[in-house]
Amino acid sequence: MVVEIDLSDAEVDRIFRALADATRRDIVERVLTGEQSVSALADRYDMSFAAVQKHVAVLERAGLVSKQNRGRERLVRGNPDAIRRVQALLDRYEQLWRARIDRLDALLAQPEPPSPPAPEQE
Amino acid sequence: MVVEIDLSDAEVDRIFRALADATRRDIVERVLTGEQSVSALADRYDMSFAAVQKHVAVLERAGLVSKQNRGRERLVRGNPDAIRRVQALLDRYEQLWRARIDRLDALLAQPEPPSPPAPEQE
DNA sequence: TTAACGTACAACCAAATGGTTGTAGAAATT
DNA sequence: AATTTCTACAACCATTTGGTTGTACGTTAA
Repeated sequence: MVVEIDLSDAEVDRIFRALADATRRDIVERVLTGEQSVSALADRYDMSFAAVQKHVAVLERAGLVSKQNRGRERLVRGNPDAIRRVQALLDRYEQLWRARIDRLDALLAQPEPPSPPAPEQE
Repeated sequence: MVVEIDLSDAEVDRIFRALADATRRDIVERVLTGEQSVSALADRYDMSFAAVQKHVAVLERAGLVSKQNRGRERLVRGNPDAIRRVQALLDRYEQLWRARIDRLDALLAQPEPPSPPAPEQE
């Protein structure tokens, strides 16, 4: 599956920063499994409702979750597309790494360095 | 390829936090492509040497890069294994999402809810 | 030997983060 | 109508973050 990556630095900053907190990662897991109200989420953690509310806001600003109004509740649900975009970013790092390995392999396979000094140790 | 994930919350925190900065992500890209000294990296960015040094330290604490001494230089190189571990973490989120979809599909495919709730989904 | 280079680290600072409590309003319940 | 529930948001606080400058020390070059 190909995922378009068109994210600004600031957006990527927000996504990674949002994931850099265990409570927020747990919230993401929960709401990917099924949408939940903010207070239902808050019951799960040993902190104030307002604190959980802030965590949800961080996730929302990062695009990792979205909220939907139902009566007086705000149902929080996960956004799997955002997850896929982060995966695509990390895939890029893997590709860079593999490209490097490929280049080193090519150097080893071709033992004919041009006249200027042969730098065969990296 | 299967990657073992055995990371504490604090470790995952450090990894995501380390990636939540554009300069640090750029450093990771560069050193995955080829190892570089700290001062060679510092030349690339519009900030002090000490600032880049701190960024490298953050990446090192997260296990995303490592340093090797060569004379007076410290060569920074990327750790592709750490990248794979983060990918494995995100794969888990995807799996949760897919499991949810599967459950919803199962509910729709079976329009006969028996009176005492059938616990066939764990 | 002296000078320049690469690094480490401390001290400092402004801004952001992650928590709290308190107040207020809209929706549901009694 | 009165009360409870769910949410929003402001104000505050301690700690962390991301930058700076300055000093010191080992290594390389002149």
